[in-house]
Amino acid sequence: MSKCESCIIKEFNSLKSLTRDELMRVSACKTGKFYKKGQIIFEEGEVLNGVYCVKSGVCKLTKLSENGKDQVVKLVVKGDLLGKRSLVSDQKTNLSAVALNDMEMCFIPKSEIIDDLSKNPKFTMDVLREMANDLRESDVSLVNMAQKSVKRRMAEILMYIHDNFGTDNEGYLSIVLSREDFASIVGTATESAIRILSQFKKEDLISTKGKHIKIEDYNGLKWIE
Amino acid sequence: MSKCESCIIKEFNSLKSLTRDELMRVSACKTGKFYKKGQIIFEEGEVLNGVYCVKSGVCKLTKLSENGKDQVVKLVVKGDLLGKRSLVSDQKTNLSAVALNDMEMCFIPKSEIIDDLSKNPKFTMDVLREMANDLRESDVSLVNMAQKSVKRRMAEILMYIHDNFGTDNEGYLSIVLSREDFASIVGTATESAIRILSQFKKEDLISTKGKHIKIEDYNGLKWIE
DNA sequence: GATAAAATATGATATTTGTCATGTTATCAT
DNA sequence: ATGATAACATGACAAATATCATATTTTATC
Repeated sequence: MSKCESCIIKEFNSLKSLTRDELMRVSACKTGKFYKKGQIIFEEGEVLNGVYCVKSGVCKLTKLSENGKDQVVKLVVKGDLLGKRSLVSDQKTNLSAVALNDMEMCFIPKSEIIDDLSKNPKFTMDVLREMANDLRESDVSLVNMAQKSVKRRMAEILMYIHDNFGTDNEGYLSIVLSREDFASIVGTATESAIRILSQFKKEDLISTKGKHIKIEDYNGLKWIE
Repeated sequence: MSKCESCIIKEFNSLKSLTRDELMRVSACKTGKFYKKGQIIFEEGEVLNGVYCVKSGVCKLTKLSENGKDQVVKLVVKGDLLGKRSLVSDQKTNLSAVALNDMEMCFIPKSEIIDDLSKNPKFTMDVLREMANDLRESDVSLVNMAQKSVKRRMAEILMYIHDNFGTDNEGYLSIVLSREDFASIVGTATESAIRILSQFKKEDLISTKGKHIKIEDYNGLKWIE
């Protein structure tokens, strides 16, 4: 396995604030893990004893609602750290993580990194900054969920995926989600998600090829109410 | 003004992890502030240069949605620190804070506390823990907003206020909110909020005296779908 | 205490969204 | 290839919620 020091992924997250020595130590104890599409990385209620660093692929963080439906809270991508909260708390996680693609990750045991939190202020500040950012994003999601229509939210998630994960060479969104996943992100019934995507197709805002979606009229999506 | 060291409020937040010396320094530079009901503490887009420590009263943190409506993101109470994010970022706040009661707060300039973040790991860990907790709560709110009915959310906010802020000696919720505030917490139209509260009243789940609300059947509220 | 303004209340109606039923298409393991 | 299974699609209807109109009550102000 390659060393953390030379891994470009570290530039995307707070690991960049670790010193060379700290990184070497982390590198020595990390475990490479691979997950296939659909595989569960961890589940709500488990106790995590480390953080996952995403090297490639995408996963969803979900939370089970009392009505039995899963709600996607966040999509996690290359460079993100998963399980940051386990560093500061021994509580069970409140979220599940499921791979949406084949994924490559590094697992870093909490015990190896917890010392750095108290000894390397630069690192700590960086973790703090990342959490503050997560919190800000979370506020935005809450307001969207509370104040926008399902159709609007669906348009926004399509644009979000387009902007943040890009497209393949034919212009199809490079993240492929089931209709159920879309429903679970947008917070609606699966049938409603299907209906809305069908409607977008009829209005030539998007086109589809199997599960692959291409945005045909980005501006049109923008103005959906 | 009293000293931070002897202020019981500090036990509720991360200030408790400051050393005696640090607390004395903070105490020396803090400013006491009073806000009247309805007064704006800060507004979305402002740059905060410190944290507020709530000594008494309640305020709402709101975010303006694109549709022009305010959404309440969190209710903030005695012991909470407001503006934690300003400590780790120079960005504008993404939230506004408005007093719901008369409030008493201490304002601590960022410059006086930022050093402690890098020098006192115990303090930093505590701030980290508080943020992790905010994040967890935020996930819960998101799922509630996405998956539960307006009626259910209304029932839950009533119980939440009852459990977290208590009642006066006649049994009325000690936090008094306008119907508009309720609507903005629950994420619905004001008329809908009014209608639902009226319905609760008809079903003898609550009773009201002016703007004051008393929960008459807590268990009934619990089972609202 | 009279008056204006704001908050609360309620009806009528339109729109959005959910649910159940059922059919079609795609996917996967053998 | 071929069933079996899951995913997708769509109609019909019900339920939830928003919107607009208009009273009524409360609160604030002079």
